[in-house]
Amino acid sequence: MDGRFFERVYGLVRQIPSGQVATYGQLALYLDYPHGARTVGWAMRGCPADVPWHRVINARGRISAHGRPPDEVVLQQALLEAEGIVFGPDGQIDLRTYRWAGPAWSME
DNA sequence: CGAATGACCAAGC
DNA sequence: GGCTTGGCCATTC
Repeated sequence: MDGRFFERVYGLVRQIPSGQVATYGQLALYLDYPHGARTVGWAMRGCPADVPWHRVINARGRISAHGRPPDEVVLQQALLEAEGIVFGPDGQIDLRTYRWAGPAWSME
């Protein structure tokens, strides 16, 4: 795959520090794609082993379990919990607290 | 080039 | 509060 954007997405995801998470739409914005959230999510479909894909969640602070084996979803949650992220009763994360601020050039 | 897909997002019911 | 619809973008067939 010669996915150019994919690699950019992967590179950005790799920059996500431990204990923090980012949404697809957020990553898309950082990549200069305000509406390319789907493309980001699609890029994750190839989830390379060197990419902390578990730190990427949807805008609702929940793990994306769209037609995927529950094992992967459970694993993702376990990895996030291992990084200090606490899930709510509905398996939801408090984005206000764990939301990645983005790269250095991106400020709030 | 046209149609289909995909781990999304926001709005509507 | 959960399901459905439309839209957006890039990649693949």
